[in-house]
Amino acid sequence: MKTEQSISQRLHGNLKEMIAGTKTGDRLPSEPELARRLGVSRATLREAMRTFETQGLIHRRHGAGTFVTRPSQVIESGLEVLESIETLAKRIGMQVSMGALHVDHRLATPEEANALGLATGCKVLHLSRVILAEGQPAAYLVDVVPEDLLAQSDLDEGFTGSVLDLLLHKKSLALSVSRCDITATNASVEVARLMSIQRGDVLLQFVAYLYTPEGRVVDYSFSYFLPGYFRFHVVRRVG
Amino acid sequence: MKTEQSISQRLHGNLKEMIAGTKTGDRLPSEPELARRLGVSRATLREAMRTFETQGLIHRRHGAGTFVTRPSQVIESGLEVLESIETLAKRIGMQVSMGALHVDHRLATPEEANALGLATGCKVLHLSRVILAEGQPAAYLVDVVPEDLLAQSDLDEGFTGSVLDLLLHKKSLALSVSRCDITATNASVEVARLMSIQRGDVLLQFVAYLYTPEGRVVDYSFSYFLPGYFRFHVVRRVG
DNA sequence: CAGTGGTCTAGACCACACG
DNA sequence: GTGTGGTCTAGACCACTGA
Repeated sequence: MKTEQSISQRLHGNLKEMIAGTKTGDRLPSEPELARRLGVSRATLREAMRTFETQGLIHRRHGAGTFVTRPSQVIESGLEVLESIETLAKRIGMQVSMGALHVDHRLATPEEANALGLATGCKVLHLSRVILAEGQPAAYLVDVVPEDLLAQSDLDEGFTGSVLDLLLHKKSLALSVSRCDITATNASVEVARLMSIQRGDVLLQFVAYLYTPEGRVVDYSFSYFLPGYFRFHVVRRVG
Repeated sequence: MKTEQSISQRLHGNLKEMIAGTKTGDRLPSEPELARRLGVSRATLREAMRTFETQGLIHRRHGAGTFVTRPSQVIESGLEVLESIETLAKRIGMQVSMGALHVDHRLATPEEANALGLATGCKVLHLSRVILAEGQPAAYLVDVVPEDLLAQSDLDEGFTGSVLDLLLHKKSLALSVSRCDITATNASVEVARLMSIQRGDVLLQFVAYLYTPEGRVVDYSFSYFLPGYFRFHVVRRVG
């Protein structure tokens, strides 16, 4: 046997077993206790736990503990068609809810103004909210919309979490396509806090521009997805 | 002023300035020196450096130092059409080369056999290689192909890094589409070493199945992209 | 060989949750 | 208050590079 492994690799395996052997929803031992039991320092333990958090297998709650979560279903979607997460979830019969909605009227930043084709200083509506899948934070969505397109009254009439669905219901507005840039990123301090994950955790990120048939951008959005809860795919034709 | 910031946030800013003020290709001070100068511990410094490595702004070389790299051009591509990175790079006039090619004949794992629609125990060809953009590792690609489709002679006749281009040149083989799953992941120990990035660094990951018109899978591939070097996008029509 | 980044440790202190 | 996870430190040791 030449199974030399680094401490972190062995630890990864040990943790995987331990998580597998814990019932969904149960709490793991505390970090100092777990570190002692597995014979590693707390720093090393926490580093190893990151990947499991990314996969949605554990969920840490500051002050409360680390819990085993095990997403029972992934949200799967093709990227050819733009659909709201709510519509998508409903279609596949998955439980999704909205948490921590923040609505804000403010002046567009130069970047936002540029993206939306507005003059600097125009007012925009900022909408940010966390999407909970089976009660766990799974995505964080931010939409920036020109203020003249979406009034407060539109939101009061029942906002369920999807700006897209709201815009689709406005009969006066036609939508055509969305251009979506896809990348991977580390969770910033802010996003990490809102999704209650660790700063630096890996997230799939979409930056999207929603167009009218005339070519006007009516929604500029950032979406952050915890990889374990989603599976996005695209069919590519051979060039 | 109520600009309270955590140490890590302040550090992030300091580092950003320092990198911006360093010429491309130059070496940064050593980690102990940098940590002392910025008034933080080495662990905190290294954590803060991760994001810059992800963005392709710095490049660490074990035993040699940390260098400022600054990718002069990103590789941008739509996902509707499948193109090899080499073809893509050539089209936009970017310098791309191949490093660390590994070719291996082996028995298909159960997972690979399943993906390729083979019986367990069939032989497959494993091809893995690193893609260098401007001399820096930017992507790591792994292709698994049934052995009857790609002989050693095909490779000897000049393999430039793209399995897709190789398959396209086989007149006996027709290709139709590729199904591509997109996710974000942490660099494993192996991938991190090959791309000379840190274990745990964030990568964009594609898992793809290449089909013939008859529906046979002829290539099962994993691709890992360092976010700073690539920009992938897709146009989504409104449902 | 000296100097660099890669890994790991032990421990401190803080912020938050829950009874 | 007690116990949890979140952050940060100082330092050790190893593996690698390059003169």
